[in-house]
Amino acid sequence: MKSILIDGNSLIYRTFYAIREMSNSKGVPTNAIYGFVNILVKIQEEYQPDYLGIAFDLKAPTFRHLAYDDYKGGRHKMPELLEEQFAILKQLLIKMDIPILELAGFEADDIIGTLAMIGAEKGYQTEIITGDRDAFQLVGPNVKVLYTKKGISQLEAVDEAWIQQEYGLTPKDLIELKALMGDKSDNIPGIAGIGEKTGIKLIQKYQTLDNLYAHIDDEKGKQKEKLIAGKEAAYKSRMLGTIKLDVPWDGDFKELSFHNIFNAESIEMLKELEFKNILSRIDQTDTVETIEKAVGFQWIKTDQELAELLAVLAATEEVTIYYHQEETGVYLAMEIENRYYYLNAQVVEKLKFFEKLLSLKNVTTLEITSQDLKNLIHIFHQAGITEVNEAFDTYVATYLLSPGDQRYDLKTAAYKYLSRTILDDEEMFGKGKKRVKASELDEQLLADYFVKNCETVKSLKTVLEKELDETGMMSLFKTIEMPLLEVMASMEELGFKIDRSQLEVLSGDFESKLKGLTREIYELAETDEFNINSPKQLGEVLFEKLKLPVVKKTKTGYSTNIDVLEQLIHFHPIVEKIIDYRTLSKLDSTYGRGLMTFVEPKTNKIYSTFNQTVAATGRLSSSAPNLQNIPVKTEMGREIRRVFVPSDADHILVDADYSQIELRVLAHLSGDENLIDAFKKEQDIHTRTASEIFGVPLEAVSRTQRGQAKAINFGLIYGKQAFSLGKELGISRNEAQNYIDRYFARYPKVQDYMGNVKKQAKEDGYVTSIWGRRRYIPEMNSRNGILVQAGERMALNTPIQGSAADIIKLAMIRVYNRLNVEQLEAELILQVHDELIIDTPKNEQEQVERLIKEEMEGAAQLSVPITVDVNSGASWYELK
DNA sequence: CGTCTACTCT
DNA sequence: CATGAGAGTAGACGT
Repeated sequence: MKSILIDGNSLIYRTFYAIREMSNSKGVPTNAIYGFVNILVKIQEEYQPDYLGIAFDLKAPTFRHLAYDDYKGGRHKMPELLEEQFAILKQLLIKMDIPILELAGFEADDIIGTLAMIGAEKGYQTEIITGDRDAFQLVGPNVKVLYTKKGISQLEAVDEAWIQQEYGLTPKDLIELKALMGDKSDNIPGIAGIGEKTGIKLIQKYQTLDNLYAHIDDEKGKQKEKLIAGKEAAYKSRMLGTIKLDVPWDGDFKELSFHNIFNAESIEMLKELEFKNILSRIDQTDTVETIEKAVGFQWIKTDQELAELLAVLAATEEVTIYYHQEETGVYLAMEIENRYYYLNAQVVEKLKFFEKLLSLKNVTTLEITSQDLKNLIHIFHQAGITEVNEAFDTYVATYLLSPGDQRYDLKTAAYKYLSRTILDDEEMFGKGKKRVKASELDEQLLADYFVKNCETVKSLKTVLEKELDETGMMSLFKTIEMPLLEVMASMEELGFKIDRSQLEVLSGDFESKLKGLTREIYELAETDEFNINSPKQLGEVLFEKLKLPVVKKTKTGYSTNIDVLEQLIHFHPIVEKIIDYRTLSKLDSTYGRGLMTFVEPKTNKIYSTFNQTVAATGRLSSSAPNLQNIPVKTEMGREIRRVFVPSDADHILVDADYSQIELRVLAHLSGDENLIDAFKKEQDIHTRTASEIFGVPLEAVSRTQRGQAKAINFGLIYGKQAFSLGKELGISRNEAQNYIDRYFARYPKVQDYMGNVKKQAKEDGYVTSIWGRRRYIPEMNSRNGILVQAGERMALNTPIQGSAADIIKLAMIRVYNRLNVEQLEAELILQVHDELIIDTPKNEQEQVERLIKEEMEGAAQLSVPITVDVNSGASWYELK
């Protein structure tokens, strides 16, 4: 057995002086605690003792003080910065459930000495962590001291051999030595005029004080006089400097049993202290299972048990579900009225759980809480349950509360909001090649896992609800984000019909053109074949072989992006071919061959995934494949849109897009009368802007002027600066600044608004959309000016982009519901930020065109009108 | 398997 | 000092 005893006072002094000042964001000093905790982490990770105890001195006087008034006299008072941390450390140790050893009348040393002796008798190996050399006297066959050397970065292992080498003495000799030489720090006098060197010599010769004075006549001269004069002081010093080995400790080593120091409470406190380093380390060690509350549950295995569960479900309004879907089926843990139930995939299948659920009369009104409800909706839909009451998705709620985070999975959320470390599916089942099926794992383990995670979802909901209320986002969550789940699930399930043969033709066309271009490029380069797709190889050909001027470099070599190539176009005919090659290569790899791999052969449809928890501004994103970036700008790219067709010959695509939604939002947010006026009169906004800043009548605005105004309008939304605006327009930075100044002169409230947003972002640390969607921007208070500027641009753009996202999300819900209410067959199948596409039976076209315009335009009431343009056609290409 | 570069959209 | 917001994907390349 191994035990570790720590001299808490000594260690915290050491860490306090060894680590530079630090504090958390609330100004609480933390350096000493930080160092202390680091050592505890090291103990847990490396030493893994069976017992651990930390001893502290009490303020009350000890037997030494009673014997000697000046004991430890002359010591400075504990610095305030340390005193504050001392108290916090003790609280932390209590939360870590580490025994704090204190005893009135004794010092930490004495407690440690006594415990070390008790341990030694039991045959334990004991290690004492301290920065006080006094403890060396305790060293023995079973006792070592880990001495904090060089601050705290190293622990020197001090054993008998080490002491012999360092002093030429045994550990016990050190007591006698100290009696002679004293200890300045404890104000132990020793004998005046005897220091370390003489002391060591004397002890080597006589071993003990008694022996020394028995042979005092062997000494002579001044030294003898000093020894005789100091006899009383020496014995007193020995008493003071001898660590007691028999303090009255009535405890048991069992109380010192070491266990994981990271539990919900201690982790919470580490978070408050903002020890991110330490928290990330323990996160990775992943040894922690902190759900201490054992969750009892009922394992549903028989028809009878399932019938009972269904009866419970029929009598409730709320249910929390943790689910896991794989090829073999769906595993479920459920919480109903604080009782837990578990069904494995085999039971779900065999007992026909979902079929029975379908016939439950309250199935459509059950308020369901889960992590990732959109996928659960898919599962329900597959089972024929078409109406689902999505009450609370912990995944979306977690995203909403802090949409700039990287991940919102249950593990991350449980850690952040509950200070719990749980297992997630990835850890439970592995990923990639190592993925295993649930049925391959231990049944009991599996059941336990599902129930625990279900309990976590339930607990998480309580915390997230409170947070949503406190941040004013509950209404956004309830009226937009939750109802939207079903709309997105529906879009995912419906998919977008593809004209496969046309896509094949298109892709073949791209590929044959690419072949020709490849040959031409090799000829023009006068080279052997090289990989044109490799920026590295292309750079070598352009800038080394053909010696074209280097325009720009990347971190790793020559830049060959489109800006660079366009500047080189007149230097060599190869450049134009490369631009064409790039364009075609992108079109084929991503949209030709690329899309082909996503076409489901059975239905000839593409099924994209829509993600609600990715974009920090509140937008949706689309992936696998991304249908929100299908080419449109160039004619060749736009051809791709011909393959996106209605679901059958009796259908037509109806498309509706918001006109200038972001600038309208800006007009609303800023309240600028001039900008509002432009929209109220439904003028062409870029022409109007040009008229304002160039001081010409609307009719006299030239194409160039309109183009420049358009660039300014868009630039504004993104916080663009004069430098790049000038670059874009091919004018000087000064001229560009002049345009921006004139813009703000004509739209003064836009300028005010932007100033206010930045100010607010700096003060609050976040910005909000019209519906209260919040985004934290920590960059605003960075010390790095570049980051602050980037933060300002986010602060400017997010309320605009975010409000536009709110509006179209509301519109999606309205359109979806209206189509249902009017019992139309038309279906919403795609959203592209400001655009909705509806697959519509031809006989519903007029009705749908009218309805979609109404619902989109009526989604929000701003201080400017919102207008929607509607188009219909036989392919996405025709919707312009 | 992760990072980099380049390119597509609103 | 860098210089336009928000996304996703393919291919190359290095580990």
